[in-house]
Amino acid sequence: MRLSQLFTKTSKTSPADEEARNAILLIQAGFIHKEMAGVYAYLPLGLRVLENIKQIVREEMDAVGGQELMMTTLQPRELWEKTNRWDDKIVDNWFKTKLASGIELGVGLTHEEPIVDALSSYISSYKDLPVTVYQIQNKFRNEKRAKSGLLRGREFVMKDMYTFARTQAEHDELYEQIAAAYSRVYSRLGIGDVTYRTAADGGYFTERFSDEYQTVSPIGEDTIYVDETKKIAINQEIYTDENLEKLGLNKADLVEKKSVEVGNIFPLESKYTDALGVQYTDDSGKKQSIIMGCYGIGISRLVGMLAEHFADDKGLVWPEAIAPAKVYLARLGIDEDVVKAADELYNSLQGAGIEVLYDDREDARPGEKFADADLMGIPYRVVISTKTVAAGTYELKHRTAADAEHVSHARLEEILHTVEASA
RNA sequence: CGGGGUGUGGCGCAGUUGGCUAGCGCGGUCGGUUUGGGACCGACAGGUCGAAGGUUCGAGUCCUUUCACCCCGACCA
Repeated sequence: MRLSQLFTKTSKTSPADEEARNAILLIQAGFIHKEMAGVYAYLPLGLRVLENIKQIVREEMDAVGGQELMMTTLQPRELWEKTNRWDDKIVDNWFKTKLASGIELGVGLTHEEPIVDALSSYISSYKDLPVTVYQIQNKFRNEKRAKSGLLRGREFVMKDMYTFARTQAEHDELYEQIAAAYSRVYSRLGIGDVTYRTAADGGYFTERFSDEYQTVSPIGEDTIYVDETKKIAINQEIYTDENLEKLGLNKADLVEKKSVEVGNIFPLESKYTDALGVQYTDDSGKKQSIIMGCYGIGISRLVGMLAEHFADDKGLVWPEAIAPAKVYLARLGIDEDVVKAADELYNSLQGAGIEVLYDDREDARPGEKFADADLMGIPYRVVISTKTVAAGTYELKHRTAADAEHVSHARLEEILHTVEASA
């Protein structure tokens, strides 16, 4: 992508209507556009980050047998009345709308009901189970107060997965496989070391605990108690002696931390399947309840979380796995030799499948290009100038390195290919 | 939903106890000089001062209502 043609521009000043660092950085760097409170558009660079995160999540969900599908945003009222979740007194953050006929509809805030309803058409025998399905879709929640940039929006992108099992044991096995997949997701996103599987309230659904994935962060709204050797935690909401004992945690080993919830998984038992009358027939011809689980990851919240987590005083610092491009190619000057060398490198890297942001702007001075490279947080910066052309080398600098190094073309491609492979 | 704060060119801001043609920086356009960490000079363009109503000879400034955004709290299946 050539910066001279990029839809967005960076800004030297931070937006006046944002306080949250994730939103400030992403807006200044031109990754997102604020439409209204809690509602943000993804611009070309931001969309790449979003898609990179989605892709990692997809790969891990597919690896545990998940089948991707996409449910609808518009929801029929009757379906939600069957589980008693339509009434605003029960669920107060619905967005509701109407058909031209006046019939009320809901705008999807979660999808347990519709997914169960849809699967009722395809599941009838024990031979049809277990199944695991997921989607990545926008969710709409009428929050009384949107805040913290991308961390708490009214429209946001979420991956939600649902499992349906024949027995509790079968469910538990799926649940643990998916829990392991979640850990892999956070590791690949670069926050594995600060993200803890955290016991939380199963709440509305069951007597069991649910599991949250909490990333330790100063901007966190949640408080958790972490056992750093066991790598697990317990949410403050359920921090009681009784629960500590159930979880095999010792108070003396726990450290209090602020954290951001970046995922959660719930055992739902047969609450929804029974309520919607979806059962299966076992091998002796008897009707049996279907055990359900649901598993969420806030994709857009992760964009904000990661932006804020990986940043310094110069701007964003994306991990290679999710950066909008691997390389920021800064061309200094418009000398014929320089343009030629830069164009060649751009084409060659692109051809090798390495994503490059090519700063080919003729009206931007070097300092501006370096500042933008830093602000956008692109992992590697390559500079081509009259100096590098004369020396027959390229100047390469990692976003987090203090100094640049001068490398040959072969060495450059070698390093950048390694980057690509690890991503 | 309670409390606090802020709305002035695309962006960030200033604007005194009401006073005459509403300023500054960035960005933009044109011309010129520059060119390795956000350059400089000159010229130009760009505003119903969030909106509605009111007070006044006169309102960005005072009053009422309202909307939006931010923060704290409540809420967060």
